[in-house]
Amino acid sequence: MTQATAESSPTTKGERTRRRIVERTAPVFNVRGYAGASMRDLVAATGLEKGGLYNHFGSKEKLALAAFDHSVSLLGDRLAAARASTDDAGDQLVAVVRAFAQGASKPALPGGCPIMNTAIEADGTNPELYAHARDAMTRWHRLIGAIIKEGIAARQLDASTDSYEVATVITSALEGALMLARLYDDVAQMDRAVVHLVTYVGTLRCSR
Amino acid sequence: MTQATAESSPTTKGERTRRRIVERTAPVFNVRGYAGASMRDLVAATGLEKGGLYNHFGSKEKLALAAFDHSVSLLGDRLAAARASTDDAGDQLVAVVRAFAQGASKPALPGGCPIMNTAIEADGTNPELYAHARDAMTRWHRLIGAIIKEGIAARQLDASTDSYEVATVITSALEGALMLARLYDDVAQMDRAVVHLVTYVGTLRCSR
Amino acid sequence: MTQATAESSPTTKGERTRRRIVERTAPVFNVRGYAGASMRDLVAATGLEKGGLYNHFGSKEKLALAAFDHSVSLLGDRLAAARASTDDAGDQLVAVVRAFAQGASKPALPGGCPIMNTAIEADGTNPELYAHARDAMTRWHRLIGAIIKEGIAARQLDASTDSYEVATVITSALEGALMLARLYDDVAQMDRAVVHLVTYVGTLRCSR
Amino acid sequence: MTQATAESSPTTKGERTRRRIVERTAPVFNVRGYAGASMRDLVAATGLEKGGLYNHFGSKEKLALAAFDHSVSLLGDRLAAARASTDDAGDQLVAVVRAFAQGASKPALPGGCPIMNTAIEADGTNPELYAHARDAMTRWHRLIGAIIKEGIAARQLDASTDSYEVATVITSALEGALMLARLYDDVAQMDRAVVHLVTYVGTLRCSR
DNA sequence: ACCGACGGGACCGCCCGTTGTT
DNA sequence: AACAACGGGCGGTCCCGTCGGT
Repeated sequence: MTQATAESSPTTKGERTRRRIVERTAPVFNVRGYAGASMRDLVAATGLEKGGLYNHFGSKEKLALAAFDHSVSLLGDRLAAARASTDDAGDQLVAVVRAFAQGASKPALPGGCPIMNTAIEADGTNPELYAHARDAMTRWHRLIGAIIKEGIAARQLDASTDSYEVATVITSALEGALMLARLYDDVAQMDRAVVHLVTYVGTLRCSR
Repeated sequence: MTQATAESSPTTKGERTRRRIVERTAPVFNVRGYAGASMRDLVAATGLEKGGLYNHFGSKEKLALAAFDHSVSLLGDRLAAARASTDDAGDQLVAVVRAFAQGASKPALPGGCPIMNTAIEADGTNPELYAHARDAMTRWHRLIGAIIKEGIAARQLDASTDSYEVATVITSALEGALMLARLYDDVAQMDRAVVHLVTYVGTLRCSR
Repeated sequence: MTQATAESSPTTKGERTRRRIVERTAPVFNVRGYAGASMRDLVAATGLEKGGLYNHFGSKEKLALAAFDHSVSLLGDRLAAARASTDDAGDQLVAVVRAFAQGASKPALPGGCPIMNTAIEADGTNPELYAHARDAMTRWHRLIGAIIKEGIAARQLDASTDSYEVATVITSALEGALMLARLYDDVAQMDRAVVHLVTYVGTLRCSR
Repeated sequence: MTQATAESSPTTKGERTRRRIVERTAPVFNVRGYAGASMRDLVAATGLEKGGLYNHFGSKEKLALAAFDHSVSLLGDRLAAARASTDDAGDQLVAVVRAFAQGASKPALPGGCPIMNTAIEADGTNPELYAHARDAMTRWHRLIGAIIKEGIAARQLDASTDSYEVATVITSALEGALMLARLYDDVAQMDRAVVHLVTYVGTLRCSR
């Protein structure tokens, strides 16, 4: 969620090309899937030829992993920024929920949530990619856990709040709702989930 | 959700073979995805040769559609049976939630929920399959809507209950939670979602 | 040219079915070629199923031969009728030329001349069919030879007329012109050839 | 007929391979037909693997078109050279006739005339190839037309000579005769047609 | 006699990855 | 370091012919 925020510094020529490849292929992978994206698609998206891609990444698999991590970092940045927008833990949870929900109407990346897409596609077929998806989801759960821990310490959230439960409820509802919103091409599916989650977060606040 | 419950009667030889093909290929499609399942896989699963499959279904696409509908009917039967187990609308909702949640520990079909799998994979790449997924989800939403409508009429549920909201909340949370439970290979992810939804359903009951 | 004119008599049920199959498949073979016509096409053209076709003809090859002979007999009937329309040998040649030329505007069979089609397609790939085409062409050459022989005897044609040359000139020009007329979808190509051949036949007449 | 005479210059490796593919596959296509030639045949003829062919020509269809154009250019070169052998228009026509007729005994390409073969096979089944055949025939007709036009201007041919008629008569007789010569494996069929056409050309000369 | 399920094989297209070339 | 040629191989489709069933 936070690891790849600072991709910068030395910027050799090779490094810049590598960055460009990742940025251009990430949406292709996210839309077509990591098996459905053909080398031809990736070549078309990057402008480079196949040899160029293989020079930077040794295999389609490694490129897919890099592209996935990049996609996830986009999402992570969004969520981290949302959290930073306020000091109250409850408000932070709401902000994170809303930040993710924004993906239904203004996607940071075409094709939906890369974590869910990968969790579904790679399940049982691509252990390495699946592990990356798991790690990405874990970082998200930890973000929520951190908010709750600090919120309890600051007496903003009820001391009995179970951070595991909250993480599960929020992430499952949001991922499911994003799928529904895309399936019906209807943001209302996401809006209802957000309303529900905001109410739910309200029940966790201390000063109730 | 309910359409395909009564597949029976004439049972010619071809009809029986066709049924067998669908039953045997449905899990393959659900695990490997509708693109990831190769004709070779399907041949291995059915025992027939490629020519045989081709005679019953003119293309892999048509077979995939039939297999998807079959998979969904398995799920639909489970949910319908859960609803039939009680008369109280709130209890019916809880039973439906629990029936779906059972898919995390005792799957009716390997590979997770076929609707979600298809909604994710077919999004943007296979309109026809995507439409089937949409229809299947709509039948599920209608099942919930019917329970709520009758529940309101029977004064079991609060008259202000918004069936669209309930359908979105229940299906999104369950689909998301199933994904999490599979991602972490941990039923607890599903259990937490169920606890949450049972509480949520409680808030809808009339006699509150 | 004359062999298959009298396909009639006993007319058992099987015989009638067989006749129907040949009549319905002949155009398909002539248009698509004897390799390009698939069993599916033939099934569609006849209304029977594959088993039915294989009951009457042991193989696609044998059916193709029967269909070819039928197509050729249609052409042969046309030419024989043209010859019968007059007693003068020169007029008979002209009539035969015009009868064949009619195939450019009012084909007895879709797809052009079956002899030429088969001579081109089967050349080097299907010796049996090729032999049938050769036989059919030979019958046509013999028809011309017979006309010339009788014409010389009746002092209608110059005694020095070389029937081999005439047969070659007439059949080659007509087959080539039919190909051109079809290639350009323009009957004028055939008309010019006919004009030329009529003039040519004029040079053979005795009373010049 | 004349377009492809100067294929030369840059000659990259790919260009040379491409040229080799065309030269090696052209006879295969001409003998087996454009549908009857399988990728396996083409692979065997070229020495490359399927992937290699696919990289140079995106499909069998495109390769067939290139091979056809190459085959036609061989024929066109032969005819153009024949024309260049003399200045008199009548002699040019005779030379062109003899050059084509040579194809019966000393074929530039196995399998007969590619234009006729394609005109027959592609008729009604392959519009693009059919169009190429039409274009090739048109170039041949134009060659004859040009000879006649210049012959009239030079008072070598009768001013009333109809170039359309001459083109039709010559090409139809030659194509038909080539088919006959192959069908009977007998050059005499072609020789008779040539004799006839030489006489015919004689009737067009001015100083008669 | 006719149908239709079925086998196995061949078709063309396209895949990913490597290897030589510039 | 980028390209383009190339190799095998697997993808789904469709083929023809047979054989069991009605």
